[in-house]
Parts: sequence; structure tokens; C-alpha cells
Amino acid sequence: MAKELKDLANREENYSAWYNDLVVKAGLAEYSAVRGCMVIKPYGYAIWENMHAALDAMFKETGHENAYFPLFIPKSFFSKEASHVEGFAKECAVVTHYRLMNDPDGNGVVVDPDAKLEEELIVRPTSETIIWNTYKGWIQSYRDLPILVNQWANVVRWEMRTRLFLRTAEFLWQEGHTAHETREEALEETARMIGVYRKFAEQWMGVPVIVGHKTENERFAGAEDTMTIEALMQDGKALQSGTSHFLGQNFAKAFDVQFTNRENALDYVWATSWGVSTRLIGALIMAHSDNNGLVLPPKLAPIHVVLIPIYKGEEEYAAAVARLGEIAAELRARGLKVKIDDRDNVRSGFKFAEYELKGVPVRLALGPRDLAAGTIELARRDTLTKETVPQQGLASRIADLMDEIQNSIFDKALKYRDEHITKVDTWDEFVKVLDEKGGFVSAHWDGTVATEVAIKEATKATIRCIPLDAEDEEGKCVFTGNPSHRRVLFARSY
RNA sequence: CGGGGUGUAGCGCAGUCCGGUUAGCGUACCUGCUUUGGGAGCAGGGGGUCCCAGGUUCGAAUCCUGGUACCCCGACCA
Repeated sequence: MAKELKDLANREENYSAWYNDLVVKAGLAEYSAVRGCMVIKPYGYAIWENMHAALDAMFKETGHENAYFPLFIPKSFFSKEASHVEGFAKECAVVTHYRLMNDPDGNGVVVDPDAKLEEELIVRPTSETIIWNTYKGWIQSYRDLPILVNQWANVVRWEMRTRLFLRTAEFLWQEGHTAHETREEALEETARMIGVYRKFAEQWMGVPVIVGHKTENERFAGAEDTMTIEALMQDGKALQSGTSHFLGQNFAKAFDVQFTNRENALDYVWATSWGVSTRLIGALIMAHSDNNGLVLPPKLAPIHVVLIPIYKGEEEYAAAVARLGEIAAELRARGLKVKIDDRDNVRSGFKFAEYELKGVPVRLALGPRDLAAGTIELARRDTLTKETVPQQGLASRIADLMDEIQNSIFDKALKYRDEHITKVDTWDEFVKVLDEKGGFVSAHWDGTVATEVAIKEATKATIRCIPLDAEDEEGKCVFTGNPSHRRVLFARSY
């Protein structure tokens, strides 16, 4: 185990390898036998369950309901919306047969050539097409609107290169798909849901994000506008952490979803879609972790407090574990998720390191000295500080501490993020900041796709978003010198 | 699909150039004793299709031919 710490401490050299190592060693996930696919282990899945629960409650508050649509989508559905198919065609898993048979030559099981599907089925890379095909049957009148439906599901995108949580061939997500009477209502929904994502990222994950619009070039395939939350990772790269799309009437037209409006005229429905995925777990890891491992925000941590007995011999062990049991009960009564690690085959120092690696926010250690004095050792994961405190009043102290830690890790991430937004007005500076400092570069851009693409080719940096709060400011494009009316945010990204 | 690399114990690797004891090291695992307020020590033990197939040879982890899998860098992308 000593070796693991050393590996993790070398993260400056190779952040990628460090990240991968951390995900595996903290017990969150690992690659599976299937190329590019990930096994989410119980500890990692517990974080996802917490995210799921919090997001789901927010969706309900904003009037949404859950439903479920098929995993398989007929191939023909994809050809109905031209830019949509163009965006996803290159990364689809396709089902062509429905039966296996024993190989006549005795080489195990083979695909039965007689069981070829008339029309291939696509394993969903996203569900717009199957959902709009379904909505067509649900909508006749403005009285049927709005439809505010969310689905929790898995999707498959056959990516060339994968990274645990950030990009895997299959991933878990939620996708909201809404239908509205008017353009304005759909635009409001698009903005409302990116607001929900922002709130979740900042208040639950402790990850500050910048809300903005994607450029035409970075927009979702089939959308008229894509709103995004962009987070900054500790290696200076940006991560698109959630998106909300205004789809206009594109899918309504492609799937012929018309309704009778209040003026008794036929009109096409206005649509939005929005989603976040298990990628958020990657964001959580890369925003907060340090050289000792994960740092989890209390609101999403599977375990809030771990209790560790310190002892010599059976008598001390029994005494410490018994007292910890009483303390655990008090903490649980406060709604805290508590684990007593009473293993006696590993030493306490080993346990300390292990729970730091796993990012448990608070650790309590109780030994003979504490039992005699009525105290306990309390250690904070985020600051790596520890102090000896009275057992008296411990539960309320820790309940308060959870809020403090939640705020503290957000503040730390916010400070880092804000220090890594650099205003730049010349091309030399632009390149220099990207190479030496990283983070977001706030610069003028002439608004053309050609310039954006040229900058990407020159620097690997893309426009992460046009921030919502971007002020009007006259300036010159950092690349072409053409006039610009506001700054946009560039960064290298995952 | 282009460029590079690697397949040897659960994991991480050495050995391959230059063929030759019973294939080795670290770690993990099992047993025992001693330990225990920050990743324990000692002793003993178990675990191998050296990626696969064919070839050369008295003899192949090592050389040759073909295959295959995975990793890294690019293109693609939540």
C-alpha cells in the first residue's frame, strides 16, 4: 500500500495515469472484459445513487416525471433528422441478428445467418428519435402540452478512446425530453434545466461551473441552441459537465409531431432535451482530489464518518468498539451515514490511509486515552487536519462540520477556478497561457466557425462557451483581428 | 484507421539482445508468533498454458513465421 501513495503523489508528471490509478485504487470503477466498457464498483455506484436521488428530486420539483423508452432504435429513425444522424452515425453499435447457433464445425457458438433482422436496430446513443416517434402519438392538442418527461438509462457510443467515467463506450445518464406549445416556453425550459444542473454541480458536488451557450460548431447534433455547464479540473482542462438543448421544431418536423394550437391552427411542437451522466463522477474526482486520494463532498459521500478503534489486545478492542457503537448510534440519529471499521487484521494506520484514499469526509479514532478522558480524535479529509475533541456534543459538532466541509471544498475549487480564468488580448499571450497556466482563457472571437476551427487546430483549445454573464465589450478577435462584441471562454478540454 | 509499445503468479515487473539447473523479484494471499495512537516485523507456505499456433534445435519464455489481445499518442466524442 505504501507504493500506492507514492504513485498518486506523482500526479504532476502524468495526470491521466494518476487519475486512472486513483479511480481504480479508491474502488470506484475499473475497465471490464469488454473494450471501452467500465464496471462501476459498489463504492462508485453509491456516489451515482446519491447523485441520482438529488437530481431526481430536483426534476420532480420542476414538474418532471420519469418514464422509460426502449434500448433499441430502428435504424430508419436516425435518417429522419439530417444533422442528428450525421452527429452520431460514426459511433453506433448496431444489432443485426437475433439468434445464435452451434457452429456446425464444432467451434462453439456462432451467429445464425438465417436470423438476420430485416431492419437493423441501433443501441441508443441518445433517445431523441425513439422518443419523438412516441410523442407523435401522445400529442394532438395544446391541451396535451407540455410533456415533461425524464428517463434514467444507459446509452452506448462506440468511442475510439475511452477514459474511466469521462468517456466509456456505455454510460449511465438521465435524459429529459420535453415538448412545448411555444418557442418561448421551450427556451425557458432549456434555461431552467441548465440552472438545475448548475445548482446541482455547485451545491451538491461542490464544483463551480460556468453557464453559457455553445457555439454553432460545438452544438448538439440537431439542436438550435445548446447550453452547457463547464467545470475546470485541477490539471487546467475544462470538462463539459451537463448540457441542455433547445431543439426548436427540428424533431417535431422530422417525426411529424403537429398539434392544434389555441387559434385552432396546426403547428409543430417545440422541444428541449437535457442530460447529465456518470461523467459527473469524473468531474467530482478531478475537481477535488489531492495526493492522498479522493475528497468527497458530504452531500454525495457514501460514508460521512468512519469510526476506527485504537487498541492493544482484546480487552481494549472490545471497549473501543463498544463505545464507538454508541457514538455511531448518536451520529446515525442525526442522519449521518456512519461506518465502524472494526477489522482487526489491518492496523489503524492502514485504515487511516484507506479512508483518505476513498475520500470519507470525517474520521473518528477512539483509543484507551480517549476512553479515559472522554475525548475522541476527529480528522477532516478536506484539510487533513485533526484534533482531539470531547465526546460530549460530538453529533451536533459533526453535523455542523458536514456543512462546513461542503462549503469549504466548494470555496477552494471556486478560488482555483477563478484564478484560472485569464483575460487575454493577443495571440502570443493566448498560446502562452494555454501552454503554461491552463484553465479558461477569456478572449475576443470574431464569431465564425472558421476561426474557431483554426484556433483548435493551432492550440487544441476549443470555445467552451459564450458565458451567460458575458458583458458587451468591443474588441478584436485574438486570432484574426476582426471586430468582436464580447469575450468567450477557450480551454483545452476532456 | 495511422504512429509507437507491451503480453511471464491476483497486481506490478525482471529475465528475451547472446537458447542450457527446478523461471525469478516486489506486492497481495494463507499459517504461526510478536506487534498495534499514521500504510507492522520475523518465520514458513500455496499459487505459472512464460498470449496463441506452427517452425528451427539435443534443448525455446528466449530464435524464425503467422495470428491475437491490450496500452499509449493522433483523428472522433458527454
